[in-house]
Amino acid sequence: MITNKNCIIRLSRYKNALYRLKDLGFVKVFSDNLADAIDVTSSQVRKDFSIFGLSGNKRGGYKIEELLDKMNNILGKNEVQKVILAGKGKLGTALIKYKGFEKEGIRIVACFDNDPAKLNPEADIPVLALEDIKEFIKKQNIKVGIIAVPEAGAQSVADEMISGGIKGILNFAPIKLKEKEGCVINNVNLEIELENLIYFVNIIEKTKVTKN
Amino acid sequence: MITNKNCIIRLSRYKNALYRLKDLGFVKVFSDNLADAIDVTSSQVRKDFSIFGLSGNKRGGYKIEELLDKMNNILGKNEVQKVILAGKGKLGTALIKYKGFEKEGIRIVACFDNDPAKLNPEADIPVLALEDIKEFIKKQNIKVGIIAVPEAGAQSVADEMISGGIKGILNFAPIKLKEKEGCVINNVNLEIELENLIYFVNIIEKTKVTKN
DNA sequence: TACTTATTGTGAAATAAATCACAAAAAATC
DNA sequence: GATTTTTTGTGATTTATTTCACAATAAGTA
Repeated sequence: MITNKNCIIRLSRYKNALYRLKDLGFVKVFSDNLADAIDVTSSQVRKDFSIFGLSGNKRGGYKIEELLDKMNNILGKNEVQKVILAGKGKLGTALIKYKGFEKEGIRIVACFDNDPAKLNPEADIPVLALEDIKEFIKKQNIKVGIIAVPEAGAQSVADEMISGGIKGILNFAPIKLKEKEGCVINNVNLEIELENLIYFVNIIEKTKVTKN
Repeated sequence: MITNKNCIIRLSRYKNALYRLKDLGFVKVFSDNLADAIDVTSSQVRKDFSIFGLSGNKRGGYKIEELLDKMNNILGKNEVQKVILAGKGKLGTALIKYKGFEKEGIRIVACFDNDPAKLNPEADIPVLALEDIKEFIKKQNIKVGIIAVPEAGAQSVADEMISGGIKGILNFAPIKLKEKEGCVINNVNLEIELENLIYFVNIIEKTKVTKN
């Protein structure tokens, strides 16, 4: 089993690049084209493919269509993924309106908030009471949740999600939620990303040497 | 020089945890408290601290105030960081309204868009024409930019930013921008984060074994 | 069909990151 | 003030990841 997270992230990036190449009319691709496209080495590409059992043709490269099929299979993109969202603040609202998920087969099916003024059970993507989240998860058999609530409520929302049966959480609250057996948590933290950037920018300014 | 990105990200997380501990009234902390707080091992904490030259007191632990000072220094948080934003769509707007940056000393000083209807040079955070971005960067000596434009325009906005003198880019467009000598790029990609999560969720479902 | 060329696929080697384990030292206790 | 306890700091070790390098082989060419 593949446990290397970076490896999976690269897989998504390959897929993305392949879609672009396909749109441009390409039918096959070599490891070094893909390497260029996502800014890694060609042996990295081949090694990754070897790990995932993706094979090509010696001298003939890889068939794009075939790769995409296999990749979507590996990444579980063959059926629409139902996702719930906790928190209808600015970020939550942006996520709901974001069109990019649908083409990836990701559908936000409901949003939860504890501000009664925001509730709207009749909306296209209904906004429901946060206290009902666990029941909803169980009834609809949801596996993936997004947390876009303020820091203070994040851990308790996560606990509630997990106890309802959520197996994967994408967390935007600026706190690193604890991993729990049987649930994966990806933390996305914008302050940290910017802080990280500022660190490397300062280094560049001081030493004129780049990261990596 | 420290080139390990994960290490810098952990530094931000330590800092975050330390602020929370400080708010709770704590004055000193041990490596295993911090380890618990951000879900790593205590030797990882000590090793990181050793790399950054953060030292404590044998048997006495670390003074929170002192750590925070040194960390803010390392991360360049002693002065306000001026940041520009390209793209006033949903995400861009959410970023502008987001209050979390200010307390981290990060200030979005201007936003750029190529839709004339969105321009508003008189706003608190002015919305200016994308074509003026390079000049603005040069005049104001901006070092960090955020890209929140659609995929198609992302690389050209990045090129424009870099030629103006930007040294660090936080990219939200769903494409991995190429790293260039003298400029660091952090890519944040929500589809990829979710896809990654779905991959691990499927593995959990199939095998009942967790990541890591 | 034989020969040349280009590209994959993968063990081996190198590099990077995390963990271990323990000496050193400060605080607490007697 | 001697002894015990606890925690740091770091070199050594282990584990993980990336890169190298080249045999195998399919495609192109004559």
